Amino acid sequence: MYHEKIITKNRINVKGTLYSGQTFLWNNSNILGDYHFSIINSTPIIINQISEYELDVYSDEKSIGGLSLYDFIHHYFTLEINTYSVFPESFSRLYPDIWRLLGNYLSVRIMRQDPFETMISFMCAQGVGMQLIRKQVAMLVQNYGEKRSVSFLGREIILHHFPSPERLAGADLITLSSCTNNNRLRARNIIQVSQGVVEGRIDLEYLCNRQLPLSELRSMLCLNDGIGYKIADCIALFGLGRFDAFPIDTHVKQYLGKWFNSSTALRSLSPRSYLALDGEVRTILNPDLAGYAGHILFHCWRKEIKKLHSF
DNA sequence: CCCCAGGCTTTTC
DNA sequence: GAAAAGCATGGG
Repeated sequence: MYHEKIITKNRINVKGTLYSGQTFLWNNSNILGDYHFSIINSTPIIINQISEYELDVYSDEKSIGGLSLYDFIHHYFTLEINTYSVFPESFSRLYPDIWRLLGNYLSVRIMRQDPFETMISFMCAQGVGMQLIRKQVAMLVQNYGEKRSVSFLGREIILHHFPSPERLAGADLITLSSCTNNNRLRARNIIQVSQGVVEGRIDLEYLCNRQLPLSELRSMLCLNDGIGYKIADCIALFGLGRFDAFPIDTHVKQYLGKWFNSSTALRSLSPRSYLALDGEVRTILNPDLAGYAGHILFHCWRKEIKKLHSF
């Protein structure tokens, strides 16, 4: 198996990243000792973090998506981004207490994940806890994803591709519901969206267009049942590389109120207050990287303040 | 039986 | 238009 050592000048916390509730792990990736197995861009990849600045990466393929394995991983984990510079220069001066807390979380990264996988995964994330989200995605993957075995260190590891749009588009509603917490409405929405992708009504490649204004991108995603502002922003941030997208959920709403003294955050979250908060955030954070910064704040809030240890 | 969990949709004012 | 209520499910 092909091996590449990735060295980065910026701190990286792959374990934190993998455990941080992203679809990389939701996608039923296996862990064997320190080795993380997953399928990225249809390619089985094994990652082992050996220091704050070093990753060991294994793959059968020397190149992925037209990039060398090294460049692909570098891009996938956004290693070109110095997470210190994600926050405005004035941030440490204006919010010294938060900045101190953030120290351990500046190595958490957003990954450039597959748009379809991100879309379906986050559609499973409304009104349920992290554990249930993971369970749903894992079941989708196991029941509808193509099986793939990898041999590594003398063992056979069974992985699954994320289900294709075609497979989910043709799924039976009741059967699929068993993967969506028995929520038939959610199952229906997932089937509809998958059909949209298959039929080209939802053009993920077009949505990747960087020129598309965020508001327009969000509107287009929200045309689909089961996708509102929050899920749309998650798809943009995690699946379309739009680091300006700032998803606001219950946790984000909480820290905006407590840490940044936003009175809007004390109101109940409605489409109206969502957009108001979105505007406020862009005066606090760098608008172009608001979502990236928000993701770091999110994990810091959950672990340091809420003391949540569930991923 | 209560509340909450990385919200969305429909009804009502 | 915008706020309020309804929705749907499992777990603590």
